[in-house]
Amino acid sequence: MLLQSIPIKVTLANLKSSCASCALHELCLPMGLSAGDTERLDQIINVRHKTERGDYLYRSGGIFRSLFAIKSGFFKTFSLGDEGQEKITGFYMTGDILGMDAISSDRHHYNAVALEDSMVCEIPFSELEELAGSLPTLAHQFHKLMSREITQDQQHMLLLGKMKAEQRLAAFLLNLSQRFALRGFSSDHFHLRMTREEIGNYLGLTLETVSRTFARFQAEGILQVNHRDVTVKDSARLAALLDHYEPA
Amino acid sequence: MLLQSIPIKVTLANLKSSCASCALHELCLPMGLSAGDTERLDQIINVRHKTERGDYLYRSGGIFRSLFAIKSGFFKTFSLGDEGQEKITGFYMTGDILGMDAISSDRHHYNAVALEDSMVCEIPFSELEELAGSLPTLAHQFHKLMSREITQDQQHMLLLGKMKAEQRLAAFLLNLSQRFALRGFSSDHFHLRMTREEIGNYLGLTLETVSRTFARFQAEGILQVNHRDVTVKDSARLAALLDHYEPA
DNA sequence: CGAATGTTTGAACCCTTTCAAAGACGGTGG
DNA sequence: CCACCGTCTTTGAAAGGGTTCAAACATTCG
Repeated sequence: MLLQSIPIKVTLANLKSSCASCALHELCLPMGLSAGDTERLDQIINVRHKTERGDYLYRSGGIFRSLFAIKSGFFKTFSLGDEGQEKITGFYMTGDILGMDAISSDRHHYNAVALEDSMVCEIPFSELEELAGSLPTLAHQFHKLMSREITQDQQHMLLLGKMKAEQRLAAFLLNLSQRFALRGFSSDHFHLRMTREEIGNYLGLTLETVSRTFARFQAEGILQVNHRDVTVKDSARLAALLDHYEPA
Repeated sequence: MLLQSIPIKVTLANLKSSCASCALHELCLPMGLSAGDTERLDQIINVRHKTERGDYLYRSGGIFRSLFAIKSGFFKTFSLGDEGQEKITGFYMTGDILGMDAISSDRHHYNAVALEDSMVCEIPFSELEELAGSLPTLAHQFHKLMSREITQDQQHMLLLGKMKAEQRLAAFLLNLSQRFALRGFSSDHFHLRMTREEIGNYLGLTLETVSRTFARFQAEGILQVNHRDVTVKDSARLAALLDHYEPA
């Protein structure tokens, strides 16, 4: 497991707008920073946005100035082909950082849109780099977050390049489950924020195949599916579908 | 076998393998650094390895200490399933940096093996971070390189998730072609360092499909294929296969 | 030269896609 | 509050692109 933190429950009490009091402390950029250093980070995060479902955080081709940390909510990132076809590159939730692909060229290569009402912290990148220059712990944590994005993208390549539909959906659900658990939510009962089409798009399948695979999992007693509410009834069997894809 | 670290002092005698005189200056980590700063970077890159075809640079699960910059040669990175099935995550050539996925957990998640005799510069990561703390240009260039890896991985997801066999091979060949061109080699005639099986593995296809698609491209006059020597005879038509996948 | 590795080509099969139509849900406005 | 409409989902049947299995051929290297 990449993060070794104890699951954190997000409550109203700690939704105050500073890194120091943020529940995501241990998932996000401030991880490992002292109180004083967290305060310094706080000072460059001068904007905290409320975004509504459907709002764009950034668009492909737009100038890159800031990274965005998700304080609460759910996003998808995607590219658009020249005829409007969407290709989803990732789903991001509480504590995740968006926009790291844009550093290389000062422009965003993808779009990011909220799938539900969300709160995000805008982190001006040049100021982050400057601060990281004097806070080695911050620099290291930032490198770890970028590195984790690389690892996750490469794992997704494995999924797209080698797995059958059942395994793709199983891997997707287990991944979501683990990420929810890490954030203090139930790992075996959760609500999907995306449509079947978006799931299929992300997994390299059609929406029909996703729908049929959900139906099969339900028939086999692995899942209980009610529209977008999923209950994992037999996580062992779900995980067993991924045998042979575990790292050796 | 693991390569052993033997510090080498930078002297006039081996100046030819210093960053300052390296042809990859503009592709690699030193990009944008002053002569003096490049010298400082040079001093932490105390090992330059000669690796032979088949040598491992690192293995999945191994402790992460260093990044590796390819001075010359060609590598593949891959994961191994629990029954030995390989999944190739990338091909890397001159000027590319290997090992960035390992920063997040201090362990390598993938394997890296040379597909031809190569030369690599080993960059102790903790020293790189330390130096980057006092050289903002170096830090920024490093961030750009990590970011580029993310962008490229996500583009590969698009390929694996949406494209047909012909488009995958076309995208693969065009990508190789552009990378060779950037390094001063011919963009329309080059030698493949990998087998059909490795290409297929990387593209999410079987070796048979790769072979058949090469044959079709040749029959259509798009390519001239001789074993592993490829000549692009109609790059416009090759690129046209990727219409609709251009960023909007 | 012989064995191992890599490549080509053919034919049958299968998983997923594509096309189609009906059903369920949720939001909006009357 | 309910009817309506757009969006999303389910399910069926047919078609297709790629895989799988198989065999022959080429190439490389000890």
